[in-house]
Amino acid sequence: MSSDPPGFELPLRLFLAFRTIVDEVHAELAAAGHDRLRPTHGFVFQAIGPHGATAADLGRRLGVSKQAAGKTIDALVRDGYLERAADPADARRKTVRLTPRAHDALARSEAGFARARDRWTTELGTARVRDLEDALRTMTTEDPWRLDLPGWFGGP
Amino acid sequence: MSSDPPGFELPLRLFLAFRTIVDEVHAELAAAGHDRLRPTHGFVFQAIGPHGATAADLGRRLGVSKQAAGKTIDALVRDGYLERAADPADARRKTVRLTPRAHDALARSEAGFARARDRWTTELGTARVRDLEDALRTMTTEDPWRLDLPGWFGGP
DNA sequence: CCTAAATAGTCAACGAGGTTGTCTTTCATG
DNA sequence: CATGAAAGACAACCTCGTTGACTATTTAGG
Repeated sequence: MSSDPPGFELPLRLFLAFRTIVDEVHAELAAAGHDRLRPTHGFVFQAIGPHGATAADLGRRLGVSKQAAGKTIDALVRDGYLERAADPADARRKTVRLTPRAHDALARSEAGFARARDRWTTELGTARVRDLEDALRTMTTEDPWRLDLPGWFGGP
Repeated sequence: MSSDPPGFELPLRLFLAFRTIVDEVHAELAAAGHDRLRPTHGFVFQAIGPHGATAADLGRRLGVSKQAAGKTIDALVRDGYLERAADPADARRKTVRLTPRAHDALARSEAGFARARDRWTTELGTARVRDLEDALRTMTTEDPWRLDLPGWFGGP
């Protein structure tokens, strides 16, 4: 059909929408004192989870090398979002856990994302947003917790 | 409503869908010999356009410094996608133009994106895909040609 | 029981892709 | 014609990834 948009409009709009939401949330986070937090850090926090993780775990979950995961952890420890603790059962491991500051950032993120979604339902209506989410779920079969955002744009 | 998904599912799915499409297209490109092409390079080609551009133009369109644009151009000239030519009307300018190799990559990209969209219409139906695109257009008011992808994840 | 292999973490060197600052050349303008 | 703006290039630096090498520790097998 000649009235169909060029094929790249769909991915472009998907990314634009994603970026718009994430930018809004991070502007709110920055205003609340979390100005060193980057979009990827939210994924790091999710990958660490409530029970903590080791650097090697984190690397596997994020799809990066353990060295890269270690560097990211170093930076987030410096900024007060993570703390390392020795594992009493295995002297090689150092478990990383979220600090209260990280939990604060997570709570603010979740609230910000919810507000963004509310704006979508105000603009588009509840049914359309639900249908849009259903459509996206259908087309993204992969495990949403494969959190390998970092470095994705750069390539191999 | 308690049955609403967590707010971050929407942006996550948007990104996952975007990435899935782009990964497919770039896998096809790599198989066709364009294995050094990155997702950002498609935006560079679009920003250069059919009439060519200078490094400073490109930097402005992409939202990066002219030095960064110059480095990107250097790399794409090395890989055979761009060529520089002196501007006869202005000895300062060097106009960059797409080579046939770049046009080949663009044609394959467009075909790949069209195939991806076709898969969406097969899976979801024409009406739902159109409605999804309409919804995304409504929620992304910004100019789609503000192509400042590169470096977005890294932050300032 | 003890050796061999796997795993965790760290250090170092490097590359890609951004940044800012500085400089020269060239054009445009008062 | 002098002066300022713009284009391109060079250098130093930052961030965030990579691979390779190395140590310490745990686990598995003969």
